[in-house]
Amino acid sequence: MSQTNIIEIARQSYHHGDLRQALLVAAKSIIAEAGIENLSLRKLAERAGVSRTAPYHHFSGKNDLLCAIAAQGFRRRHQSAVDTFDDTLMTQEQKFEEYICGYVRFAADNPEEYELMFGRSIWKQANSTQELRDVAYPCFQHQVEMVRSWQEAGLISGDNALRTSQVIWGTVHG
Amino acid sequence: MSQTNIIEIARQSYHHGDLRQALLVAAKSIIAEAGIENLSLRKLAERAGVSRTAPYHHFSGKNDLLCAIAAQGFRRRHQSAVDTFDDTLMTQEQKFEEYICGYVRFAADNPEEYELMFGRSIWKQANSTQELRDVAYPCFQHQVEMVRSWQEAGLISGDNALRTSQVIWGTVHG
DNA sequence: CTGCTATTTTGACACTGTCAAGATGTGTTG
DNA sequence: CAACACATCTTGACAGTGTCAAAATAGCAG
Repeated sequence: MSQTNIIEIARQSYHHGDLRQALLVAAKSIIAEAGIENLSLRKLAERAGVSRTAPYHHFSGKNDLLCAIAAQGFRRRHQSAVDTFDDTLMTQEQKFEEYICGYVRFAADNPEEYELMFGRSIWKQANSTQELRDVAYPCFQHQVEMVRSWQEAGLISGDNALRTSQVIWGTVHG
Repeated sequence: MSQTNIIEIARQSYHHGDLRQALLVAAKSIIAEAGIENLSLRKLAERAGVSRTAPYHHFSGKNDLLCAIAAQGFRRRHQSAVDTFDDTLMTQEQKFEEYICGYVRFAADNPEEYELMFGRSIWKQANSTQELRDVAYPCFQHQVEMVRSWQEAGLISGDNALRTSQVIWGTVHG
């Protein structure tokens, strides 16, 4: 049983080891296979090898779980953007291309996770977790910075960096 | 009871009159109030004054219902676009502005219905009904036509109408 | 070892979508 | 007008869902 493997590997310190992480991994796997709307906490718990309500001691609810997954995605995305931005070996143009391509690649490779991050479900109402907002906001903030830098390099036109960022944002998502 | 009113008004020919239409109206009302994810067939049936499974004789399932609502939205949107396009009193520029504004206005006034029409839930997999596709496709087709016409009028740049349509589409949705 | 706390499980509840079978009204045919 | 066929609606049922409360368990501090 592959489930048992996961448990065994992680079972080192506490009851399960790090259930929270295991749940996030399993959840992303389910999402990638079956889509967001086919992710249920019960099937997730089953796959992680724990009982139905175990996840509730690591996430306050389903929404919280989804927010955590999205936050992880934003962190990864942000890290990758920062890396290429700070790369001293690339030209501004290469960075720009890499940034856009990275975005598209991510969306193409993980369509479901992508939809989760930018879909309405997580963001509407009071659904968004504080953590998610704390992670996602700098992500966009950093993009604005990069756009401004590209504008100064004359790579793209426009004088309002924020506005341009929004347009790029919208265009990429469309 | 307002429910009773609806029933009475519609109860003319058959058991309910035109339940299908009543359901669509009630569903849109619920969606506008509480969002798509808070629409349940049961609450919908209750609001329409019928039993839980009555809708199943007019829609094959929840997905079918959502598709029907979206199709209605596309029809309305398409009609409105055709009207302004065929209006002989407007300049091309006015038509363009009216088209874009109409879009934005619609999205701002009915955010939930808008999300339903352009969200993933209806379109992914084999979820989309034949009817929905038959309605939505001409809707986009017509937009391409209009874009081509605007390009010929020199109102917007670009030579590939379809490609430009897609960009506008994406930008508006972003 | 004893007790405390973090973690997990069992049981339960309300809610959902959907199907099968029965009841009821409506139009048509003899 | 009566009887039938059919569309329509209701009742009952089932599997799944998210979530809470209470009980059980495992790990660690004393």
